[in-house]
Amino acid sequence: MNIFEIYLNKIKELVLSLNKDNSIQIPSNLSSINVDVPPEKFDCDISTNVAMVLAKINQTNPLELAKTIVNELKKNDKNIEKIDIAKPGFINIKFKLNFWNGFLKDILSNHKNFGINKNEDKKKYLVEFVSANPTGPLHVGHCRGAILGDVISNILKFNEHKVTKEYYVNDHGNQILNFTKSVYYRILEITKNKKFPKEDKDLYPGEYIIEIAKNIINDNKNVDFNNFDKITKKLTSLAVSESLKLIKTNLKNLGITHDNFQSETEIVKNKEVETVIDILKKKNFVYLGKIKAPIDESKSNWVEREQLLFRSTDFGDDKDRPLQKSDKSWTYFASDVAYHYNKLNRNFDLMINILGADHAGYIKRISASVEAMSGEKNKLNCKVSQLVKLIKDGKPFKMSKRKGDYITVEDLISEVGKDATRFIMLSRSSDVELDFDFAKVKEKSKDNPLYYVQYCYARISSVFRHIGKNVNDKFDIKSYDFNYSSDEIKILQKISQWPKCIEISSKKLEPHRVPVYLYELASQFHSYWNLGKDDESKRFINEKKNISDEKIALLKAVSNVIKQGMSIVGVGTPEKM
RNA sequence: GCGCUCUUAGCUCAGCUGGAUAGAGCAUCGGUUUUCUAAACCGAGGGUCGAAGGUUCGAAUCCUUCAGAGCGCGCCA
Repeated sequence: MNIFEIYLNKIKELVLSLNKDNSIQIPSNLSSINVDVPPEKFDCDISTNVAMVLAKINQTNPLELAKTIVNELKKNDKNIEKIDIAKPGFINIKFKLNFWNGFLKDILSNHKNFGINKNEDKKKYLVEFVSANPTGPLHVGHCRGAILGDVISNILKFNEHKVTKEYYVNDHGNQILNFTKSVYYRILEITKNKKFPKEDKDLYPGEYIIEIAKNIINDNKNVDFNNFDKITKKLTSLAVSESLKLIKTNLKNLGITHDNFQSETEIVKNKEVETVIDILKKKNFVYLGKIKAPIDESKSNWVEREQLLFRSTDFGDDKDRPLQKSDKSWTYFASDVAYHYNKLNRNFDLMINILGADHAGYIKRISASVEAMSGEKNKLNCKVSQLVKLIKDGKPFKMSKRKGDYITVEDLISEVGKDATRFIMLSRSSDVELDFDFAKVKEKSKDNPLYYVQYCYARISSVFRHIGKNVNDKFDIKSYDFNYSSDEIKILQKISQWPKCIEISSKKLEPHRVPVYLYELASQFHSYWNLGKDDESKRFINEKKNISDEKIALLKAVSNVIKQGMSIVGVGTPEKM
């Protein structure tokens, strides 16, 4: 039950009928009318800007127009206790107690559906995220995007969209070749006692390569690993699959599972790159040409050469992008275009890519390619997750692959835990850099938003424990005729905003709104809880060790939303802390 | 040089696709525990929303210019 949506529709209908009577003029588009959460200082539950939006076209003062609308609204709405017109022209509505009782009854009897935006068009989504090179375990840098993609998927699923979560495996190209070589040298090190060529900067020096090498040796006792050229293919596939094992374990420990792993090699092998380039050629989006060097001193050795280019400038990119390297092999971009063609052929309504900040410059060209292939502008939506600034011992921590001092997902999970990692990584808009302070994330106090929200749930659980029940038990509430105080109504107001939070998070693909909302709800609950210290009527369990239906309903409503929200975030709700 | 993102309280950030006197947390200062979990609560101080223009009844939010920070700009993916 989304009360904002209900009243928005009500007001739009009203405006349309007033227009039919020729009482007022309306614009062709009513989309700027909204029903919103009023600032706290006003004694009301919802507010609308309708009078201000319509004032101009009616050549009247918003306050005058508001009077007309208010009179009409009052006529046939039994829920309204009070309706005010506030200065520039807002209409503020306060509901009767009866309305809130009805609201509670509705959301408790349907608690699984509360928050879901049933009216949103149901779509088929593909969310591609993580897609880290399969050259080793995930590190902290991958975490934020991984969690972002996972929770965006959760929100979309919650809103009843179909979601496929996909990982694009870049198991093709030079980095993979270097990775395979590294594994090869480690194998020789183990079997032939040959020294690993540390001086070769292209190789991966990490310790985990040794583990991968050991596993490969153990599982392939009959294979002769002595000639690299002969076994490159075989070894690549073994090494990549070992890598993926590590990555999948990392993801699992973060609470993430993908539905599909799409291999780049498969796409190249199936000649999908050639196919897609042919298609683009026919549409005249591909040509042989030269691109200008970037103006940058470090690129002074630039050699201009003719290569196969994609006309991404037709779609607003700053330069056309190369599809082929000088050795005629495909660029990463070329196979990625093929991959997106592959995605398009699977008929998703919308494709979402989660990229790291360092790949933001890539968005224009890949979006361009999708537009060129599909003819649709908004088929692909790329979300960028900004950098995470790690802070250890109060100081910024810089990771360096060369030195090998980088923090893996495994380190992170074992030090701060999955839940804290997820909640904190998600608590800021993905557009801004995030400070991740190990000490703070580990802290078990109100300074840690995760525990603050979980504590709210634990407090509610403890009330139920005291009456010999469990927070998840079903309660049969006979009649919803409660006399809630204004403090309690405040909590109900916040709860009524939950579907709106989901709606916006889903529309804008901004999952950080969920933890922010949960924090606010928890905060209101904690305030209310503490009122019980001074005022016994505000306590859940009375002096006779009983609890009223009134309080049960309120507690159930709060705990349901917290639980739902936390499961979207992908963290637990312990009943005891 | 060009492109993308960011700039809100001392610090870290929210601010609902233009609305009301811009909100939290941390830090600082002061208070709350014989009572359902103090991992909590209450109160106080703290602001030229980077700067300047523009659009609008109305701008932190949209547009332009400028400044600062980060990321990126063919044979890495």
